[in-house]
Amino acid sequence: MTAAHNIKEALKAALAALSISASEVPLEHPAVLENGDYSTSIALKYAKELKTTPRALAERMVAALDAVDGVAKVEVAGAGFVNFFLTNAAVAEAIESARTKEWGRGSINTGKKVMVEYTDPNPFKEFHIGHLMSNAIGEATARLIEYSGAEVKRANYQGDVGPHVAKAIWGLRKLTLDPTDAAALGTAYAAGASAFEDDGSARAEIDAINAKIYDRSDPEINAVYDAGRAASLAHFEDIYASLGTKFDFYFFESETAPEGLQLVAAHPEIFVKSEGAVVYQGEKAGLHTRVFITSKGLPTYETKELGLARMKAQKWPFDQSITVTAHEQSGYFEVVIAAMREVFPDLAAKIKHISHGMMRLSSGKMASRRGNVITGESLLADLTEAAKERAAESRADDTEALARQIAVAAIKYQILKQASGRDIIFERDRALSLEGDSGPYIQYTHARAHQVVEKAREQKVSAKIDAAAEATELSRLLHRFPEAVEYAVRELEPHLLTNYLLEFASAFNRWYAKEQILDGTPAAAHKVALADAARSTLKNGLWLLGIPAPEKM
RNA sequence: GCCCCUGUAGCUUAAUGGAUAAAGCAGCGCUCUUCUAAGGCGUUGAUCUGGGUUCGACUCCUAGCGGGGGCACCA
Repeated sequence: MTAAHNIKEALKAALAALSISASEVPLEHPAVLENGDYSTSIALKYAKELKTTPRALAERMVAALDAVDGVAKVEVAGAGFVNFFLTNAAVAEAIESARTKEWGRGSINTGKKVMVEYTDPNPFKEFHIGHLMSNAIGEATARLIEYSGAEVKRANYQGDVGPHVAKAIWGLRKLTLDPTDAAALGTAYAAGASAFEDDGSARAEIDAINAKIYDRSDPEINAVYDAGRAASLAHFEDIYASLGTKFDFYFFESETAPEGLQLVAAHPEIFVKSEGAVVYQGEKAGLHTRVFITSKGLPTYETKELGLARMKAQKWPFDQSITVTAHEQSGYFEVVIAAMREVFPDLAAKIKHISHGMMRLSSGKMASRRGNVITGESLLADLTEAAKERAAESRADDTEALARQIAVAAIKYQILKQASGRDIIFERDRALSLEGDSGPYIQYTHARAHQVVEKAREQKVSAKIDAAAEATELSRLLHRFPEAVEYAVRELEPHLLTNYLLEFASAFNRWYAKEQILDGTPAAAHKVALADAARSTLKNGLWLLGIPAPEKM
């Protein structure tokens, strides 16, 4: 059993001995290691009730506490905290685990089946930095859940029908652009979108195209559509590959639309006629009304979402289906989930929406029809370019590949280091930074650890853990890794892991600067083991964030 | 107007109701004949405002003020 578990049990017993009935024993990591490896503030909570001071209660608790396996010292500190310090052997055990097991893997989701849907770009439109954000958060979320024992399937839902497609096709025809050229599609969409807003006859033409996309009655439009769709999807596939995402399932709005229409038609008591459209009256759930079928008889995104939910469940029966999108869709999702609760309550209970902030420019919101969109690939290309210079001076065998890995790390880290509820103000210079609190910093730390372990191997210095070796800042932080992973999983907040990883990397670099690992003494064996454990921690941590971990930089 | 998110150092962000609010960038000063200086060390600097709850509030409640998003045929 883990030290944390032992401490909790011992505390519960001590509290019972003092006849305090605490339903929960809070145990936390003190912010500074001087205050121990674990700490509880429970004495502060119950002192008043027992008409004593927190410190006095804490002293009594410590006196009533049995010896805990893995704990070397218990002390009362500050206002009445009880602090626990791990034994050197317990910390050494973590070093051992880090080197031999799937370090950090948990079991809180064992046996669960979870589908995670993310990225969700729209064919015929750009893959912009917002999609990059959804991808980074979704991929990290999927990996975290997977690492906690669940079976995870990655899903991508792409809008291959709808007004945006009609606008792009209208633009392709007007400007006689090549539909097989992915870059031309963005231009075509921008032209169609602005014409739709400014020009009445263009709007009518686009509406007509939209209807034909759904019913596929016009061979010429079908040809343009099929070519453009294929080009778009192939283009996206390259981006997923460079980001390290591999989807298990692809869903398309062209498939979810008929499915959704069927569901809406089958429930006239839930979806009612209003002003020529078919709507769901969200007011009964404290929300707002949303249109499911337009007055032209076409399904909206809402209807498609309904169809999607059923299709997902048919494709792969899951315990939970998580959809990752930007905040702007939160209100929409609440209404759709409220409707689902009426249509299929059992399934609705398994659907979860996670929203994240928006990727914003300092100049305001991005909009593809205004043309101030930063595409995902242009950003990655810029970052790769910026990383090339450093990569060229590195020890990497393939500097081009390294530059790309660094670029992915830089952008993903920037997204994953902050709480997901907040907007990210995108600033080019900061995204291009390869130093300090950045993805490449963690990668560099990992590469250093990897190389020193390699060198030890070459010099035939074998790793050997000295259970009596004094626990250090680095080894004590290392011990926390599995808990940091679990915390991030419970909260479904990758940035909690990012924070930990930064702190850990920083501790490693401090240690590395101060301590010569291969110093020719018998102490080297333990230090090599610690370096190897750090390497494994950084490697697994980066993997969980979806960031590549090159071995040489 | 209503609903959701959000306000921390000059800038970008952390902080599980808990101990001295933590980093990076920018600035200044050190540090490579030692396993990678994309590193390390030092230094200046912050909780939007008013009430409240609590032994204890950046965190919870409340009233303001500022920013973002959403609210019927877009996704």
